[in-house]
Amino acid sequence: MEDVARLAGVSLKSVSRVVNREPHVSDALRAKVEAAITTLAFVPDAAARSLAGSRTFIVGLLFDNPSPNYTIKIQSGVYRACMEQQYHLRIDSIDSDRPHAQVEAQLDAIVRNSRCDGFILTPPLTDNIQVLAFLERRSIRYARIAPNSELGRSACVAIDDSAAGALVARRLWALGHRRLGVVTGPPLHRAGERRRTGFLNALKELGATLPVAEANGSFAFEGGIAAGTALLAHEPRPSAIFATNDDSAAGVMVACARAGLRVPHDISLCGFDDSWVAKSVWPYLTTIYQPIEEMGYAAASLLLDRGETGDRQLMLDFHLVERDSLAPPPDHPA
Amino acid sequence: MEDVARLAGVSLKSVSRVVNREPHVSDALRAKVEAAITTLAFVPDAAARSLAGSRTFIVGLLFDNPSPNYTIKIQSGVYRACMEQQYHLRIDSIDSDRPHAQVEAQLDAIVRNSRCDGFILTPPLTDNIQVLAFLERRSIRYARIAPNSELGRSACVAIDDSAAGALVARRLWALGHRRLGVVTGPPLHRAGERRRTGFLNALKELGATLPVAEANGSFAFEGGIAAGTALLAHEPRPSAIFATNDDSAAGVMVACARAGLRVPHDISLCGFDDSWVAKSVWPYLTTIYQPIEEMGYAAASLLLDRGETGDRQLMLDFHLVERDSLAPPPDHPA
DNA sequence: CGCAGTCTTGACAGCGCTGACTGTTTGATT
DNA sequence: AATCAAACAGTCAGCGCTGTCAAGACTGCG
Repeated sequence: MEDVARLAGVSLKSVSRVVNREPHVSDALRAKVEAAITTLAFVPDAAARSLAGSRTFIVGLLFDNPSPNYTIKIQSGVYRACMEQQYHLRIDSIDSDRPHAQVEAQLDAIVRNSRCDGFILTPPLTDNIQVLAFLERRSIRYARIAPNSELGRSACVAIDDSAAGALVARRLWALGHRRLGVVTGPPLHRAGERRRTGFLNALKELGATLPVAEANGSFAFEGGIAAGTALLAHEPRPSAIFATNDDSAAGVMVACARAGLRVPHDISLCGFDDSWVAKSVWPYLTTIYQPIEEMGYAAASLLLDRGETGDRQLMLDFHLVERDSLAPPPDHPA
Repeated sequence: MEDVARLAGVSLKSVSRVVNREPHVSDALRAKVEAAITTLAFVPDAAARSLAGSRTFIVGLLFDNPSPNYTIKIQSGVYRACMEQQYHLRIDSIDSDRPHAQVEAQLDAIVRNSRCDGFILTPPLTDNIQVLAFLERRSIRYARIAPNSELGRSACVAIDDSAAGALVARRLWALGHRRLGVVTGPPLHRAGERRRTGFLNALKELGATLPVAEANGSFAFEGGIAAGTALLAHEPRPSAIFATNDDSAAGVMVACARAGLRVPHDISLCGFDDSWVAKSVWPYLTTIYQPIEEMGYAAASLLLDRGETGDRQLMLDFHLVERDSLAPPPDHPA
């Protein structure tokens, strides 16, 4: 930095101001400094910056998610935002199934260790009240991805899971399906819960009379197999199943294959996420696309936005990706 | 740290020595300091440590991998090792398909920015000579995962891909398969190349006469569909296909389904990696298990091992995971 | 024209540690 | 008992920045 200051003929502090985009810097000075920075290919030292200043230039991504596909997409979005803002990314995984004291201890260790400027929470951490309270007690900024409740409590990014569930319901209904099944996610995963209730409520509005069969798939492939098997044994057997994430939908597909049922001829299946799995099964899975990578990006941007125009909420778009796993029910051809 | 020193009644430097496990510290002093550290829940400040010292306590994970499953497993292994050694993990992705000048520019930015103590390279970066040369020029430590050549050049972790390929060949041969096909990976992915040659050579030794059909699957699901389709059109049609990674094997499975061929009744299929996909297809994929998470862990451990007993090579075990995608050929029942 | 207020720049201490060095004790050896 | 090396403990500068404060250069206004 000294070299830059010398070359530009200004003080160290002025270089610092330019680097940090502080106000009250004349255009002439800024230009000089920026030129010097470019010719010397100067990169500020992160360690010194965080030691001297109040920021650490690190954002932490906290996750506790069973799905690697989801995780990696979020991660890449967050990473992209961090790079743009010259921040670094630290990743930690939390096992929030344990008693809260343990979770808090782990959180405490992470916070003390990494001194992140802020954290990004992914589901199901997003709705863990105790985690939120912990962070707030320490007045640590955080942004949440896909929260279910208290949207105003922090910056957060989400899609309208309930509306998406309803969309699936309407589509299935329009195809003629009347006997429906749902594969739910982990009980603590509130976004999954919203998908389910959105689906159920829409069905009710549509005038559905038969009760909807439900089984827990834990958002995992193996769980999906079990849930699918259970649903197929249900009387009357559903003619269409909505799995609230793709991983479990893939499991349901296996259950169907085992039961000798062809998708979509004998049974229709709709997933959620449009993750990589949706196109690694045959037939390709019709599913709800949610912009996961974008959500990561948006969450990090919100977190890092120094503008601080109050904590903001972002609703991102979703849509139904029609592929090959939906058809009219066999007993009710279109 | 000052508080710790005061409480223990020693100098700052002594605390530093204990924290860094430096030699020449008496047991009594160490005990006192450790007690003080515990009661005060002292955590050294990473920024100050790296500013003052020569280490940054950060290891960088560089990847350029099409497979999220692979990536996330490596990452979690590396992460585990880092935690154990009180290191932090930084992740960067590199697009090594671009001209080398660009790759080098990106690398340079990463190196300058993060000042990592060392890097872990995953395939195909592992065998990118120019990347290795770059790192060496800067005398930056690195460890490689699954390198194909110059094993002695750095610390590295691998499995014997060639032997694994041979294992698949022998298994398929033993089942009675004589018309074989291979789905290859990206040409630059040398580990994939070894799997292929190991497979081919073993077949030759076994006395195979028919040429083996080959098609490139780019280690991706879509690529696997294309490669599978090509292979199935081949005359004579293979009775067994070896896909050199699971993602492309899943693609081949789709190609089979489209062609109306049942796995394993009509055609056998073997994957490689035992990734998450292997159990998200139906039937479950028989595949080679490679300890990916372990490889990440081992690579990081090697990198961080201050013991410096010379650069070391680690060969990890692999084995065939028999699931449901292998059977004797239809025209040659067991 | 003078004065308060604002914008722009610089001087300097110090963030929390470690590396290099100095001093002091211990134990082994002659 | 004298000598010396090895083991142990401490002092202090300074890593590369940023926050604080203050000074100088303007501006507008009565």
